[in-house]
Amino acid sequence: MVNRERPLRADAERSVRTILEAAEKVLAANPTASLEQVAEAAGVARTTVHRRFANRQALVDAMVHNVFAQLDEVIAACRPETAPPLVALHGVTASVLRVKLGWPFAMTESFTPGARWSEGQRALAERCVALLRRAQADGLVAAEADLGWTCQVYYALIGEAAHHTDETDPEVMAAKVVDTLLHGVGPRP
Amino acid sequence: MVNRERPLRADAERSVRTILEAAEKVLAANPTASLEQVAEAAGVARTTVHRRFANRQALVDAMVHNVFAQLDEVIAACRPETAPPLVALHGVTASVLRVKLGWPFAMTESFTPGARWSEGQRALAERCVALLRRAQADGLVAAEADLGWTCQVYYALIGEAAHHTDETDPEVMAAKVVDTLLHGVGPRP
DNA sequence: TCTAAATGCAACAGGGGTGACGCAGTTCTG
DNA sequence: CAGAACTGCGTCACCCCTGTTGCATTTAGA
Repeated sequence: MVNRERPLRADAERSVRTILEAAEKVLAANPTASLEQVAEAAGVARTTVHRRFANRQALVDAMVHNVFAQLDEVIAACRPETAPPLVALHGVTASVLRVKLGWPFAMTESFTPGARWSEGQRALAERCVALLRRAQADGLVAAEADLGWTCQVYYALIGEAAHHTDETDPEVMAAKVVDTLLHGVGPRP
Repeated sequence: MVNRERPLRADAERSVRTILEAAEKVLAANPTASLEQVAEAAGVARTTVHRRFANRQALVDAMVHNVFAQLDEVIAACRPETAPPLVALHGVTASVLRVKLGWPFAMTESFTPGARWSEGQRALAERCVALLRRAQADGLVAAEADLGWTCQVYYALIGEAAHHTDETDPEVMAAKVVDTLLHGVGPRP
């Protein structure tokens, strides 16, 4: 199946969107759920899923592609190369958190190691490090800090914030993440 | 299968250990690997795996139980209730990292949400918070810090450190984790 | 040494997911 | 409106994993 040469009809395009969103819901709850469960959640026949996505991997690929596209867009909107580093850091964090809250499975999948997404991961990591380097130049990050480690910690904090059930407002979560990233949990001088 | 009433013979006990270690290797690389792959990695017939573990869940249960037992032991050895908080924090972190490096799959499994391991998770979290509270009393952690969030961040940092390929020495990794937890990546006063 | 336990091997039944097919009915779109 | 595209439904074959059984052989341990 899958023929991407001819543009899809409007209703077919709608089906694709519906399936992607249903897959996110179902796979977030159970990553090994069958495509039949996905189809059921989408209110669609199983065969339709197979018509639109050659196999399970193709479906996941589409979800990941979708997430990367969203991240690309919302991050760009924060002007991470020109805005003041601290402002950009807060903005990017809140935006990424919003994406993560809406697409937890696809987001997790996007960042699992493996050669499949390495290009997308690398591109994102580069933008992240670039922003951190600007923050470093501004004195927000210690000059001797390892930006690779810093980036890892940043990702991890975003992941934890998304699992923090106490808070639902992305802005507040972002503030906590950035604060913890920069100052840790120790006493303030 | 599975008969835990009668004590196992020495060679059977050895088989169990071999299977557990093989399962760790195989499942760490591919969490959905078949029991046949596990058996092959253990140099054992598939039926032997089924003889020792009633089903896949029982095998994972044994791995998780093993990890919790190890954690309990190595943490207790650090005297987290009596040793100076900073010393205990370093010791516990290094010890837990050692366990995590040896049993990455079982460790991840032990901390995945779900009612199955909640008691073990809760018990561990309590010990963690207790240690953090002592650190708080010593002024290592800010008085206004949210210990729940702090504990989450601590877990996440340990997880990231274990994935940090640059470093292999648990002591050095622990130092980095504790330092980042307490002070973040910002400049030092 | 002798018995009970453990293992390997082959084979079996069962279940579930996957992918494909044709066909009839519906929906878009030029 | 007419043809093309899309969907639902039933059905099919296939494959892989799971769990179990019986039997011959090896091994541990009293």
